[in-house]
Amino acid sequence: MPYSKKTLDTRMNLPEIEDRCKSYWAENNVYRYDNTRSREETFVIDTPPPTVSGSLHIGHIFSYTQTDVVARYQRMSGKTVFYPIGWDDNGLPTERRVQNYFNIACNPELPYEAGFEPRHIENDKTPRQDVSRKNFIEACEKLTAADEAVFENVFKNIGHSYDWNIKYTTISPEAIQKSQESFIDLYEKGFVSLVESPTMWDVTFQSAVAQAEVEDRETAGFFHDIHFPIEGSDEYVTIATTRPEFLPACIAIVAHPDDERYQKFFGKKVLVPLFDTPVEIVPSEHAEKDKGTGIMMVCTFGDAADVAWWKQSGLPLKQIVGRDGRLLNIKFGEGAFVSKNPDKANEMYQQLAGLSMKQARAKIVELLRENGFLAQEPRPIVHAVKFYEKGTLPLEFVTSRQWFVKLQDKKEKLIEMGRKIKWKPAHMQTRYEEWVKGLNQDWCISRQRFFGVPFPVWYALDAEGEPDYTRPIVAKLNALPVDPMVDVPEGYTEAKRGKPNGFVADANVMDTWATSALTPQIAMNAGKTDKINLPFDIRPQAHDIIRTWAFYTIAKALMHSNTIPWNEVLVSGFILDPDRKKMSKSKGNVVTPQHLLDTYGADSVRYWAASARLGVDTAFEEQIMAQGKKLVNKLFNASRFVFNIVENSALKNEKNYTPFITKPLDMAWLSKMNAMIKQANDYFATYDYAAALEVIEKRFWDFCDNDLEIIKKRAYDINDKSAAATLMFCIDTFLKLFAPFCPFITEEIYQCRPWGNESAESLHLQAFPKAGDMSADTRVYDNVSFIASEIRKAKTTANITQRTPVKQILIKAPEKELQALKDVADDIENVGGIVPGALKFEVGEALEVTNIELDLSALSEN
RNA sequence: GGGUGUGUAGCUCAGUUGGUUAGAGCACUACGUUCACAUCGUAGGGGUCACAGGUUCAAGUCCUGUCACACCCACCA
Repeated sequence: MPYSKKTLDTRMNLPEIEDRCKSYWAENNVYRYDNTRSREETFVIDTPPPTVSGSLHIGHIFSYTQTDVVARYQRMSGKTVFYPIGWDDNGLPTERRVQNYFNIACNPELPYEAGFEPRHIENDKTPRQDVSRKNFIEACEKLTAADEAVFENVFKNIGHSYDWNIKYTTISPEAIQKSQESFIDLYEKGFVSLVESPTMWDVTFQSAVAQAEVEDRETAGFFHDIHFPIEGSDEYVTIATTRPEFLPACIAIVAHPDDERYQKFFGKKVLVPLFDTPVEIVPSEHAEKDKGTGIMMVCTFGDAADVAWWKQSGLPLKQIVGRDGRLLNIKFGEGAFVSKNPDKANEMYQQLAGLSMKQARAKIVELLRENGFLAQEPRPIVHAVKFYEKGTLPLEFVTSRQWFVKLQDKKEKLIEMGRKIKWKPAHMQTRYEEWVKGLNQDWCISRQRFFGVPFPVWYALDAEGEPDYTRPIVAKLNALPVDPMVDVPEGYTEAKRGKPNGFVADANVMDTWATSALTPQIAMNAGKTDKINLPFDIRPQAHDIIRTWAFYTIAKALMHSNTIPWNEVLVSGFILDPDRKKMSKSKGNVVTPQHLLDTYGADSVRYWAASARLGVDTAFEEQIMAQGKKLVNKLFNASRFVFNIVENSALKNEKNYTPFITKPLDMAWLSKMNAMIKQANDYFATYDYAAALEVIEKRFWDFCDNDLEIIKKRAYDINDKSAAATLMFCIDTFLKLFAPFCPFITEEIYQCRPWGNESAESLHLQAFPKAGDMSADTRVYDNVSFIASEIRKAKTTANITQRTPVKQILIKAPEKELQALKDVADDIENVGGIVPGALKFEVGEALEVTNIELDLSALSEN
């Protein structure tokens, strides 16, 4: 399909141009990856799949466009580009959006309701409607499909050159399969295991909660100062705590090793008030001398620090909080709940069992007061407490069975892999390395959620109907993808589901990163290629997810195939608010990407994105898009001007114009271009597209402001083939140089050029200009530019129009440069408006323009 | 508290390995512009390169310290 336009309009109509380009590129598959070419001839990108949970942010446009510029450069430099696009649509963000959008909530207990149509509900004052798991998943699929169509449209409007045939979503059957394969591989290698472990738990929603959904809230509470008697002595220590209801779960008392007040107690035991549990006083850096009373209790689990401490202590777990947020009915004298006086302890605890945490706290304070353990009445404080962002009650730590990937034993390897990868900017590698060094937890990949990749796992039930968690039944590779809630493990029938001696599904889904960490593998699968393997060439991403996306992808590549996932990571910066804070959602929504595209045009928005360097956070500056629009306009007008000249030139039908560039000034001009082309390529080689744009743009404005003025009159002479050929070369070259940045306007102009325009090929498949071996002396060019600027300056200083003729002028120059200037006297006369015979030359020490006399009478005649 | 950056003109940012008089765009001022382009052109004003020391013939650039800001992490008895 040829381009639908052959000549430029007199006025530029950007929306029309963009529409023409979009359909032309799509019809001709311009950006299609060619899977017949070798890996060496392919540039492979691991595109970040944006989270589909609402609208695209201008930050997306910013960083994704930077990658597109790189991709377009590589394509024009002769490579086929493997440039996939994906949507990250599984996981919590999607569930949350669906809950709010349709005002529904998933209740796995409910049966499926066929024909249920979720509807968008504007205000969510009404209570949420509970729907079955399957209905909920269908609602997720419905909304993500709609959101993805919107995203796709914006990305096409901005001219990103993805191969839309290589499109994937992280909830697709193919992605689920890859993700489950990954799980099974890690399971078979012994890297993943089922561990009973405390996790943050929302008692209202009855679900584990991910770190990302947690927020701190300043909450009013009380400090309780409690006497803990030392076993076998009259002494006691006073402990300040905000959570006295955790006394029954106390496992240790800690103080700082250097704290002289408590050193004498280390190794001794206290008896926990009310429950008479002997608990050791141990030194620990975890305690701080000047906080509270300097000595604290560790319980399972009052907060995250308790969890960390418990894990390294090896002490038994005392779980007292149930999943409903009420105190469990435990018995002292049994298991971990040791007591010197079990009967008394049980009498006390009986008054607490079944109460909510808040009720239990009030009750235990009462008991402590009655029994004389309160050192003083509770003191009110305000402190930060962790909440689930949608929850109303504080998060509790509840132990549950979760799948963990062992990473802590692979730190060295992970660091080594990080060093094999080139990070741009380089300091991002330090960030990665510091993160790996500080790693103190394994990776919990299971979530008690619904819209995600299910674990391909079932558990056998014993005669009592209790699951055997020690020997999970893992799906066979050839059966993937599986949904264990629907599919049946080998050797069982559906009738045995949930029955004694039958089986039960693992109801968890995977953390979304467990799937995103496989984007290279998922993309390769979507691209149906056997030419590509890890490592890819580049991974573009932002710096906030080095510790997640980059890290997990490196970890998975290491565990699966002992390789790095990509050779280089290109880290983009953030768009900041004018107050230099990370741009907030409210701001981002006011300035939507589509609004900017409509206001400035895609090329101008791209210009803005490409002006920023990698890894540098930039304040949002709309002015730069206006600047981009000027450039686009200038490209259009300068091209139109040159096309007019060429139309009237004897060169019009010459396909190869370069041999006609013969005049010294034109040769020098070309040499200037050549130097710039070399610079631009050098910058691109290190992904410094912004610096490349800068040198190209600078030369282009010089071309318009000076060069065109110098050559103007001469170019109107149809016999001056050198002038016309030079202009053809320059326009042709600039279009290709600007093509990665401004693909729309350059394509339109290129397709409408009056020479060599028979083929229907896109500009974006032409060769990016490479520096030739041209090395003409550019001094004559510089000298003429200088003379032109001196004459302009003289006229400006005299406050008269640039059209004023010069009736006398003397140019002095060193002897060896003088002849070259005499050779181009016509050009000098043309650009300066010098009347015939007025231009004089003289040998001088340096180039100098003197004795300028302007013909003011010419002006007054008007 | 740990880590990583940033601090250059009114604003947004360049400034490569130290090397003339520190740059660009926008904004501002003046002048100009029928002949590709007012989405234009020419010229101009504007900087103690956060601060303090140091190395050097020479520091925006290298070293040390201080301050301010941002991001990530940890802490919050």
